[in-house]
Amino acid sequence: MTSQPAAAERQRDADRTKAEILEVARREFARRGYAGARVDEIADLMRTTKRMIYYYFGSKEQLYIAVLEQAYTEVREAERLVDVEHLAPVEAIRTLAELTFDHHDAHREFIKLVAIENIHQAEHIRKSEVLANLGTPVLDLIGRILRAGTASGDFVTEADAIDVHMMISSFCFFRVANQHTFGALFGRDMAAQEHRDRLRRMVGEMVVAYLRGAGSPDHPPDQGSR
Amino acid sequence: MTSQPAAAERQRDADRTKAEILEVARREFARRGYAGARVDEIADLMRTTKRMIYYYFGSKEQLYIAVLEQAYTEVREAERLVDVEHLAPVEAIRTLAELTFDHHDAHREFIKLVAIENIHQAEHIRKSEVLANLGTPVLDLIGRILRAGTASGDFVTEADAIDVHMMISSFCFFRVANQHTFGALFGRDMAAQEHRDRLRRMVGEMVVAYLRGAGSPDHPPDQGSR
DNA sequence: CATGTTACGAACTAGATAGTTAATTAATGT
DNA sequence: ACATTAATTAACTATCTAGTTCGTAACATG
Repeated sequence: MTSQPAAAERQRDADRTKAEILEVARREFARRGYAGARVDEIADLMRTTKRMIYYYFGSKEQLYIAVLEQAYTEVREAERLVDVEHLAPVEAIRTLAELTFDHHDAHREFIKLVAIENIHQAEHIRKSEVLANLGTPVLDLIGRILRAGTASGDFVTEADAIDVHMMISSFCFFRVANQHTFGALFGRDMAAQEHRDRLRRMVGEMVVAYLRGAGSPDHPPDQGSR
Repeated sequence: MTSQPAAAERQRDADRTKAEILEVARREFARRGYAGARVDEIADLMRTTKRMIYYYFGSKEQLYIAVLEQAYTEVREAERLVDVEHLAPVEAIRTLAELTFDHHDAHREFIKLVAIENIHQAEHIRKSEVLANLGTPVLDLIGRILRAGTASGDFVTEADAIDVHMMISSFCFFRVANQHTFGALFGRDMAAQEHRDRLRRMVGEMVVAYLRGAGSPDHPPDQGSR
């Protein structure tokens, strides 16, 4: 079909045009939300015309879904590179938490898209078949770490993989997604460099502490001195 | 000005109309986002006409800001009722976490508005003078609990009040705000009753565990057996 | 009860916005 | 060289949407 091995200087290049539309559209959707983004605006930010958007994607909604699909798959591929299996349970989960942190830090546009998609009750994600079972790999990993940690005695709290994933994600997500209202209300920019490292350590310590079971009433700390 | 002590059956009632507009507008903005909400739609959902929206609020944006102001202040007033001061540090912070959880659980429309506002980089909140220093009371409370806990030896981790607040909020916020994408990806509805109680306990234990310092590398658990 | 003011409704408008039509030019295969 | 298909452009349209105009009826006040 359209498969010349990248003859870089062609005047007409379906793949390139398509990619450029996706890129600009992603930026615009992330900036303004689904309803707030303008098809005309997206077109004006490229050398292509609006017609091409409809030529390749059919409608604003389908374009938006394509953007979501691309963003999600990109992000999951990045996650796959992580190897924490060789680490001891405590270090494994701490590292995973910190990597998740980095990940959220590095893909802010993606975070915004997720937030936007939640406002729309994930109706577009549900329309996409590509994005159905994209969550499982992380859960498998966490599951293995949890079992290893319980077996070694490092983890005391009986935890569910999904819950732990949620705990880590929530912290990382919130810091990026809610930086603006949080900043406006509490006068602190969580996303700023000066807080980054401390908060990064914090996620790791949080999960580890939780799994070690220091939170439950029947496991008081060892050096208690009341 | 317009101050009859609620003569319930008046045909014209500025306060009532204004209140109704705000109520419907809040629902619509929370549902569809700022750009997605339609002034006409808001009008059609009431017995009042669109004209009244402009009569009382001037513009779509000012209406939206009014909605935000109302939602935020309502929510902060609810928070003020909480009394955890008489509790011991560990129970105080755990209770605060669980109350924050309940609070998020009970005000989902508000959560959505916050999420929406973050997509717009909090530009509307910043335009409002009402919403400037609304965050402080919670921070004071957490600060006191932290100091008490450190003094009593219950808390080992040196933590900042804002960080702790963020940690609690992120968990509670995420569960509600991201329920849809999370559900779509991991097949679990975090907001459902069946997970509610477990996750509620989880926030409490998480904060307590973190503050007890079980997460840092130099504080291994007491019954360690590797 | 006359008069001014406040609250309200119906219909209108200018500009924006998603989506289209139809003609045109570049690449490709034969 | 030529016909076919894929990629692209420019101009157009129907509809939607925030915001307005203007008239009117209820209420308060002297």
